[in-house]
Parts: sequence; C-alpha cells; structure tokens
Amino acid sequence: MEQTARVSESISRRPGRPLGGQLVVDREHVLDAAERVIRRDGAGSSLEAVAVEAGVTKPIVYDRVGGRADLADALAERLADRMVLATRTALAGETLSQTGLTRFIEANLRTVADHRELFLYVTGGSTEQTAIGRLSLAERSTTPLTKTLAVWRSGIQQDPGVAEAWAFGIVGMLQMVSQWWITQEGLSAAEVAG
Amino acid sequence: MEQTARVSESISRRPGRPLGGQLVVDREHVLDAAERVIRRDGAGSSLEAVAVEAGVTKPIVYDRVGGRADLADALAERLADRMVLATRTALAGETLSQTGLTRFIEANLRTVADHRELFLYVTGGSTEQTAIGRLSLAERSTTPLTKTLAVWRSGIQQDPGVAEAWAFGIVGMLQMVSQWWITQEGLSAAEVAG
DNA sequence: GCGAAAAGTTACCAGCAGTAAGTAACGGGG
DNA sequence: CCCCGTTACTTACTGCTGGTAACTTTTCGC
Repeated sequence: MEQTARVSESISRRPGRPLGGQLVVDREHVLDAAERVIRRDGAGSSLEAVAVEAGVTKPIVYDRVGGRADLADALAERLADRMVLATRTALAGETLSQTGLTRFIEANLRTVADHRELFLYVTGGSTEQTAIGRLSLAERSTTPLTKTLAVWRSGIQQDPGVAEAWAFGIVGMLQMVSQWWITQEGLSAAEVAG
Repeated sequence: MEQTARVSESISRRPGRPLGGQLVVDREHVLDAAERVIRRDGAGSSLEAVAVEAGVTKPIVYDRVGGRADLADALAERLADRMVLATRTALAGETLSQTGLTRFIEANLRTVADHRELFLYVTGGSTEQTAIGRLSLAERSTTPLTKTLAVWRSGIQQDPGVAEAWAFGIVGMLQMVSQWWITQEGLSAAEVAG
C-alpha cells in the first residue's frame, strides 16, 4: 500500500566531510523535505524517506532536527504558525463578532484542508511511548492558537481565569471538526459556526 | 524506559491443539488483557505484550481481534460505551439545562481520567499509515457520544441539520480538554462549563 | 605540514506488525 | 477401533523502522 517511496535520484556522496566548508543541508531544508514527503507519501512517512528526499542520510536528520518526536514537534510549530497567520489575515482587525468567529473557523478549516497529510502527521501521535510526550506535542501544536484565543476572550468581558481551558476546548473542537470535515468532501466551511 | 514488560508467569503451552475441546481464550479475554497491559505499560504497548498478558501468542491475538488497528478500534468502542454509560447515569433523565451540560462534561472528564492510558492509546493513532483509517478510528471512538449529542441538540429547539458537526465539535473539544486536563493534576472538573 | 575537530556515510541493532509453516489434539466416518 | 481431515495452537520467520556506533574524509588552527 502507498507505493514504496520512489527515490527520485539516489545521490551518492562519498563518506567523509564534503568539499567546500559548508553544511550540505540545514535544518530548514530538512523540514521542507519532510513536508514534501508527507504531502506525497502520506502521514505514515518514515524518517528514512525524509532523509532521502533531503538528499542526505538518516543520522543527518537526527543531527539537524532530532528524532521523530522532535520532527513532529517542529512541523507542528510550522503548521501552527501558518494557521495563526491565516486566521490573522482572515480577521484583519475585525470587530470580534459572530461573523468574526465564523471567519476564524473557516480560515482554520481551509488551512487544514491545504495541509491535509501534514495535519494528520502532526496530530497523529507518531507512536509515542512516553504518552506525555505525545500529549505535549498536540498541545504545542495548538499553543499559539490557544494563546490568541485566550487573549481575545479576556479582551471581551469574559472571565480570563478559565480562558485557557476554553481556548483549548475551541482548538480541540476545531481539530475534531477538521478531522471529520476532510473526509466529507464538498461542504462549505461556513456552516459550522457555533 | 518503561521497564520491559515483565512476564508474570511464562506459561509454556506445547504447540498443537490444547487439551479439552475448548478455546483457550476468547475475544473478550484478549481485550481485557489489552486493557490491563495498556494500563500497566502505557499507551505504547505492543501486541506481543498483549499476547503474553493474555497467556497466548501473537497469531491468536490476530485471530481473535485482528491487527493493531482493529484492536484500537475495539478498545475505542469499549471506552466509548463506558463514557456513554457514565454520562447517562450522571444525567439520569435530567432536564437539559446549564448544569446538565456541566455534569455531562464532568462525567466525561472523570471517565477519561479513570482510563488515562487507554484514552491515549485509542486517540493516539497507532501508527496508522492509511490516514483515513486512523481518522475513522477517532471518529468511531466518539460516534456514540456524537449520536447522543445530536439527538439531544435536535431535542431542544436547535437546528438538527448541523447537529452532527456541532456534536463532533463538542466531542473534539472534550477530547482536547481531556488531554490538557490530565496533565494538570488537581482541578475540579466543574470549572470548564461553556 | 600535521593532528584534532567537523561533517558526512556505512553498517549495524533492537523491537514491532504481520504471516507462513509446523504440530498436536479432537472428532466423525469406515 | 483406528484413521485422517480439521481445528487450535506454537514456533520461526520476514520486512521495516527508529535509533546509534563506528568509520572515512575534509577542513582549519598552530
């Protein structure tokens, strides 16, 4: 299933330090490669495939970004940044009314749909055994959104004490709705406002 | 880490059909064993460990419940049943008011806290590569709750058309809040009502 | 020049999901 | 009463993946 990740062109570098005193890839390159692989091969992609896509071998991936949990972490941060950006431009200093919330949700759904497999990879746990680790992953994946929401909520008249829990709830709600939504195919995002 | 699953007593059955024309374990026994292992060793437990705990070997697990995805599926159903039961007894024919919703949330949180690792195992994806599979897992994990909520929502005056999405949202919200909550340690569940 | 550090690759290990093949007890037909 | 197909197990394997140790080659400071 999924067709064993075809190697575009097996570059074969000799062992040893490469010519020209520069790193062959930096962290960002590896992360970019990871995103490409995940988009192409799905959320079950392996680190090996990521390394190949980056034109490099596995230990380099470990040196640049760390293990699988760290990779998911970094990608989660990226995705979270993108979602924050999307919602921010979607709202663009709007008065936070009902339609504002609707737009917020819509923007999030659109972003998720745009990075379907990446979303699944990030939210998908990644076989974590530490349990707490997997948990903090999902948590960090949504932390920026959580912060934004908490600030917003305390911005209006609501009690900011429970803002954190509330924000978490909204984000989780969004995640769940997203998971449900990307299987439905064909449903304008507007019709899920609370 | 996690201390390599100690075997209580390595029963060593000889190969071949066992004495006395009865199956050595049935499906429910295997599922019980799985729950025990997960509770003891965490959400990263292996099928091998489950088999050992059940006093049987891996292929038997495959025969009784199927692969890892099926196991997670079955356990999800169990957990969902338990949550439905808990919420049902918590509400017990109450008028569905604000406090009713609060109790609903509280009961769910309590159930999750009671089955911490199992919850993480079920929601934790389980290395699924088909992506859609992992998705439908989480979906099924919450389907009963979703149904209940949808019925309830259409029971009051709200539009039942979007009830499904709404219910999904609530459940996702609950899941996320749960994940956040079980790390906080010490927080009465009552203070998260919407 | 020369040796230590840096930046790669190769080659391996352990663990896990999943499966094929082997083995012993049951049980119905001759 | 015995035989042989079926049943219900175990053993033993494959293939893959996350992670790491050991080796190789270049650079750069002294």
